Amino acid sequence: MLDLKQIRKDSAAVQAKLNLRSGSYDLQPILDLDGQQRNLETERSQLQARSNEIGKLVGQTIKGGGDPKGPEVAALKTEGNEVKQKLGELEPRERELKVQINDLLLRLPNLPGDSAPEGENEEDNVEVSRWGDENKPTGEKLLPHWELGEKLGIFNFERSTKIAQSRFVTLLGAGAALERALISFMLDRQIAAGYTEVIPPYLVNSDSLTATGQLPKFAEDGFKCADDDLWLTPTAEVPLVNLYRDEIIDVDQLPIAHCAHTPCFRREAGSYGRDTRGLIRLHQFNKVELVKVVSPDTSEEEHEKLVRNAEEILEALKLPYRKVELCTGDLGFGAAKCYDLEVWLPSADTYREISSCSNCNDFQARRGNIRCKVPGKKGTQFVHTLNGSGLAVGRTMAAVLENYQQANGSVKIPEVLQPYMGGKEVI
RNA sequence: GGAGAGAUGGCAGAGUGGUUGAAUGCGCUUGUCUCGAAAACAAGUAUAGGGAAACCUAUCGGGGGUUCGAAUCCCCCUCUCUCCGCCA
Repeated sequence: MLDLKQIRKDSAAVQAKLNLRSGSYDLQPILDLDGQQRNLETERSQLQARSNEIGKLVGQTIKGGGDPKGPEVAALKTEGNEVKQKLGELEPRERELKVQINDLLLRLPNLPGDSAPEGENEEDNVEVSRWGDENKPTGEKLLPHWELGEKLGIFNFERSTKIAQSRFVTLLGAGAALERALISFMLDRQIAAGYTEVIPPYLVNSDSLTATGQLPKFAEDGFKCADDDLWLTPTAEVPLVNLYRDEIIDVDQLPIAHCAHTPCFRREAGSYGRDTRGLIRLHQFNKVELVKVVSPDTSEEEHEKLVRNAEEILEALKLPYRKVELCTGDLGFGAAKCYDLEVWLPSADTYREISSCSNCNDFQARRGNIRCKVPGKKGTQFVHTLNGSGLAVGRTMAAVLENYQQANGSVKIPEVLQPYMGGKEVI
């Protein structure tokens, strides 16, 4: 959420920043409602002050031996009733305005950071670095991972539709083992890098989704439980950030770094026909997520470190990848700055996103009221939150299958994973 | 699912209609004392909104109501705990 004070004070600059994003956003309705609300608030609080005064006067009069039924008290009560009636008109109007303003604010995306490259869409993203070109497999007929997987019998899409529907997968045998190996490997690496592992609830409530930014704007992307205010989590970012919602954290507790494996559930509304085959776009997928809660003045360097932690997984797996910085038009809703890591998929002859590492600065902290306190300093300030995939497990599996395939149709298991698969070297 | 109890400041814990934003203790900050520390003593110590400021307003789990006036009374909701039932 953006700071209403900043919008009020510097609306032109805020508007200009918003205009760099895709989609159009107009601050004027917020400014109008805000002006109305503040006028009402001034009026209301003056009446309230008089009402409080009357209450005290009545109390004093009676305590001082005055007649509770006397004319003096009666006059005050009459005035009190008049004030109350006026308040009864103003209060609901002001409350309604506040709700409207808040709803509009919740639908505004974060401002792109100053360093984010300007651009309209993913084509304007800037490649920052590239790694592992020499590992790219060469050969005549490189198969896509879904063909490799079906041939090896390690996963099955068709039967999954019986259990659920399309865009679900069932992993079998070595496929299940490989998925589990990847999860354990990724977690072990991140734990070694200093992240504390978390196993959070996989169902999250709407307050949590509002704090991280999925609600109210992206409700159609989530799976909601019909009888409860609970949703299947779309990413572990939601429970991990919300661990600290409505809390004031001592600054010496920061930075907080968590990693978690969770399944993630997404409706993928609006993506019909895209990536319909394979492990790339499913309604349920595993992900190891990295989340940091940091002090505002360290968020940039912590962000760089977090991206490195994700990159190290790809490098350990010897998977070719590149790192791109998202342009302002491609930036996610809550992000001020974002790096995507894209892994090489030889069958498609292209790089595909496998990790997205965002610095949300105080955007989520404001929505979730997550603050820190610097000892000796008055007041509190909002923390910064960072998140990144470390990595998307299904897509990693796809990349491993495609990049480690051999001419005879088998797939080598990356060296670092072999200990996690009982020493097995080939599928 | 059934029955009961509870939710107050960073923490513990008073407070059942009237100058209570809230006693007291702990914690924290500052000062006195001390070579220094501890102890003792004194003062201070919530958050948010509005206002140039003085200051005003809101907040005792959330929402609504009664009243001139609500932490306190009434209604609804949420959450926590205990017992019973069911259950991995």
